[in-house]
Amino acid sequence: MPTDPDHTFKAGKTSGATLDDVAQEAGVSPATVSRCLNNPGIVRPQLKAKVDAAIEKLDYVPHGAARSLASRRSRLIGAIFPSLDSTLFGGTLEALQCEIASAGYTLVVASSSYEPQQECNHLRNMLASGIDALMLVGAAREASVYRLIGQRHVPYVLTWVAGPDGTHPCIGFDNRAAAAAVTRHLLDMGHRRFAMISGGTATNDRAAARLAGVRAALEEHGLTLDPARTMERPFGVEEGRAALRQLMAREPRPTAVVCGADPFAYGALLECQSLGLKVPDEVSVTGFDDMWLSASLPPGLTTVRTPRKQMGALAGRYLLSILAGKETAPPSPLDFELIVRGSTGPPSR
Amino acid sequence: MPTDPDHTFKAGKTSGATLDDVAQEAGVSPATVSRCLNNPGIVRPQLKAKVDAAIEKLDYVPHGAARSLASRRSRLIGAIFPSLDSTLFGGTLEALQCEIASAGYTLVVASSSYEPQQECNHLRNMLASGIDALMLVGAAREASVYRLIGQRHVPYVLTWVAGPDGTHPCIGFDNRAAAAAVTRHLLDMGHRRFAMISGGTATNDRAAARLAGVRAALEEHGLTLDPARTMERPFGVEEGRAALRQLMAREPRPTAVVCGADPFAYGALLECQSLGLKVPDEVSVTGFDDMWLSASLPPGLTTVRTPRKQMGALAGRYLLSILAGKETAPPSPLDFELIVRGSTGPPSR
DNA sequence: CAGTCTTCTGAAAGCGCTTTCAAATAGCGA
DNA sequence: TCGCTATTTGAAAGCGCTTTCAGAAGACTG
Repeated sequence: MPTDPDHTFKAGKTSGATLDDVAQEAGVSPATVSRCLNNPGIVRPQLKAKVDAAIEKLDYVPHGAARSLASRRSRLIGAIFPSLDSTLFGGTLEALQCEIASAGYTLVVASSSYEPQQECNHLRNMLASGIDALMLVGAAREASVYRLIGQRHVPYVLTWVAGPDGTHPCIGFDNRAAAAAVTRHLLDMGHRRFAMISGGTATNDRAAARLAGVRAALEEHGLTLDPARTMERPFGVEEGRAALRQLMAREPRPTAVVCGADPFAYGALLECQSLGLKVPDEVSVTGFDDMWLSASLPPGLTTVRTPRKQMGALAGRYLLSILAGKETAPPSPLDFELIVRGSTGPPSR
Repeated sequence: MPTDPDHTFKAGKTSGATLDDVAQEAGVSPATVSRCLNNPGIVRPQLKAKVDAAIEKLDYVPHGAARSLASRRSRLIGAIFPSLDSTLFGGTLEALQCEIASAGYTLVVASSSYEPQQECNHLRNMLASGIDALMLVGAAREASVYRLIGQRHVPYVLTWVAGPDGTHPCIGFDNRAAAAAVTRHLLDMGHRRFAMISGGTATNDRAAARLAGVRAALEEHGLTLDPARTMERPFGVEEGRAALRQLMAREPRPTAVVCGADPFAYGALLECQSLGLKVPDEVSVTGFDDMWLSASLPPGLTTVRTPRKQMGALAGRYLLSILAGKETAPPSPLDFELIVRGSTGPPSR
């Protein structure tokens, strides 16, 4: 009931008081009002009080665009995720937003749908919007994209990966090492016949690194991953289900199925249940990311816990620190954690 | 390798070419360049070609803040969700972003963590950033918030609810009716002893409406929801598990457990499995939202499919249409769909 | 070919704020 | 009390773009 009865939009209608109005109301110069807003410390308390009163009275809200134009800082930070429709990046997104909001920054977000071209388009849009800093997921992208960023002098950070070299500032963990760790866990239990359900490696360097990690760990034992037992699929429970069914249809069956993401593993677990395969007795299954059902889905999914929220928070803090002009050390890789649950055990034969 | 070798940030460094530079390069006036950008139709093709070439050559990117200031439109659309760390709103968010991006708008996003105060703060920030339009979730909030929006003449739309009256433009479905529909499905099968696991109703009008819907359907049969069998919990699988255990600990056991959200139902289903309770023979379970595991988790969850992506897309389209100055009819409620799966059946006793 | 009507283009005035620079005030010792 | 420095304040010049308004260039017509 407190709103405009009709929802028609009157474009161009003047919006609120300006800084000049506030200055007049308070009987000071616009410059002083500006200082009250941006650097309250340097204005005499008595004056500041008058200005505050005027702001309050006129219900003044600063005009962002005008501020940006004059100060050359937009207070906008951009983030491009491969997908927004997943809990995976949700945690990172939420933590990032929370972190930067506390410093007065606003988050601009977009989803690339795992398509490099879309990422590039969104990036251009964001640069045009004048973002002060940028968060991206993964490291693999065309050189031209990095060139674009570098050209505009926009500080940026890559997440979900650990910098392979020092080329880019990264806030993430070593996907390859993490995948190797789960694999070794299985190897240590005696598994020798492996299969993998992996995300698409073409435009997803995290998925590629995980696949590489599995291969590397196997090689340490002189084993290789049979290409026929390496299924590359779009992320999803049903995809995991179907992949597991295929894997199990072929003799000799693998005793361990390593999944590049938890949803695959959920599907695998559920399909095992359907097929009457005992986990972990007949087959061990591992996931990746420790998403919200991993602890609950029987028999409990052995997986890698990845620092989703932490990456968002730290990425935010890192960018803010650079924007504040502080000397900021390039961040070092974060830890992952192997979570062993009921879905893995020694092979029976 | 094509990037600045050191990641130090040089603030104040001049960024790229300006519109004036482009004008000079193309040998036309700045006004013409501006027109090429904003209204290419009205400039002679021959000139436009020259301008395009100049833009290309100088790698010109328009300065968003300057545009906003001069045109009084920021090309920014804001969205505040109760949470970003969930697939629930992820779909809506992604669809919204996709929709508005295609019209050249950029999405600004924030999470209120289900706290009204946070929502209000983020709203103020966004208004200061100059957003042209706004998307919110749910209708229940302080009158002052709506007043704030109305004052700035920012077009807005509420999602995940259907306007109870015509007070606000809403793009959503009738939560109450949807909950009533699942409940009637159970009633029709002969269930008479009900329990409910509900989200917090204090700051979540969707949860409140769902609870009300269940109550209303029961009342049609002269039944009431026992307060001792109405558990209000924060969303989550483990919460659902615990709630179900409590519900089943008390005789007489309910034959139907209605969950206000799918994660609760997942937990309930898993706990039934743990307890050795046969679903649906000993207890029927229903969810809400048809999230990604509902079809896969045995025995398949009977739930309500809610138009998550559609809401985002339509909300975007609605706002864009208003921003384009078109006469836009206030949207009408969307459909939900009852999805019957294996988790519901007639009560055994 | 002149006259009239369109269609395009350019000059210039801001949009609302920040920030330099110089002027004013306050603070302080002598 | 006066002079000098340290601190605040105000005037004014933009930030880079859009947009009005008027003028130039074409397109037609008679």
